Amino acid sequence: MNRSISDVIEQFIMSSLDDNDFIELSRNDLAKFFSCVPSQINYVLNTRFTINRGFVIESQRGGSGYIKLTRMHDNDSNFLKNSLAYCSKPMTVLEANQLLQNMFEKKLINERETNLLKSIISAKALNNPINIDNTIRSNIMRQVIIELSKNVK
Amino acid sequence: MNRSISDVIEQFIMSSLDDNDFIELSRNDLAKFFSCVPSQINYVLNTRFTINRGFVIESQRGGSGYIKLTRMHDNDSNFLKNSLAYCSKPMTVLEANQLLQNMFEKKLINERETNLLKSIISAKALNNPINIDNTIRSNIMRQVIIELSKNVK
DNA sequence: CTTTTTGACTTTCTTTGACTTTCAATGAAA
DNA sequence: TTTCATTGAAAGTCAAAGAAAGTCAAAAAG
Repeated sequence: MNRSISDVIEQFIMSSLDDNDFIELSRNDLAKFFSCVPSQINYVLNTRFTINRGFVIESQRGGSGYIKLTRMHDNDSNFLKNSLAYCSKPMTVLEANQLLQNMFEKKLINERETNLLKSIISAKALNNPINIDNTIRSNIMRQVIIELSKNVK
Repeated sequence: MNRSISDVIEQFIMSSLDDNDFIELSRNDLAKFFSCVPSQINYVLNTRFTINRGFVIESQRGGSGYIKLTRMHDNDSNFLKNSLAYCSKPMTVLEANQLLQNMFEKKLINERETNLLKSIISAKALNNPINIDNTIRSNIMRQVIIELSKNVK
């Protein structure tokens, strides 16, 4: 049931994602195609293709800019979605380490990556003049999850 | 992905550097070849082949002028040592990105890791309520380098 | 009241071109 | 033969124009 133009655009984008794990959109072309203002595309993207629904958006402005939309796959998408929620509050080193360990066991990251990330989110690393606090830590973890989501297939 | 003419030119130059440690370009010829204005070559050089990414540009004007582009490489531990020093002050997103790009080109990190780390140190990531400031950023980068150093002899 | 639509304004990146600087080669003058 | 000014062929600079995408809030619709 397509009530609004936003719904129609959502449908269109959704079906473009049927065949591919990601697509590249031109905001202006899309807007022209649907006879709407460009910012309507942002609206659709922001309200329908959210990270919580398993989508990741990347874009570039300027000449030959683009919007790249990636869909996460289900198993991992769920896990990542939950992890993302888990990262919505400040996290201790311990919590973050456990989450990373979890990711490792689910083979979302390999050993080297696990070490790298643990090292990053560890507060008390050698000689570091400034600690990473729990808020920043969950911030970083969220970022990691979002990035990993792009690769999940 | 080659979206703009700048990207195409970057690609072209990059692959010319695959076999050689340096190349000599003719700005005008290149521009003619890609049907663009000569200063576009400068643009590509200035935005993509920066010192931070490990390139050195020398040139000569006038009759029989040229542009010589050299890719630096010192050994990995040296590079990491210098990078560590480079990370002693607060870093902008741009600086950190360039350093990561450099690490990638030196094969110290792979593409996936590069993206992961870029994503972590990027301030403006989607929905992030809190920015990572330049001090934290250099802190993180230092940590990354320290971790990588463990794998390098 | 909530969701959608619209548009003015902003930011970012790329492309273009007019103008400037530098250098090697040339050739005339000493 | 040496010197030096001229000239044309590069490359450099910088700012304006162009081409996207992003933001935000007001207006409209439901």
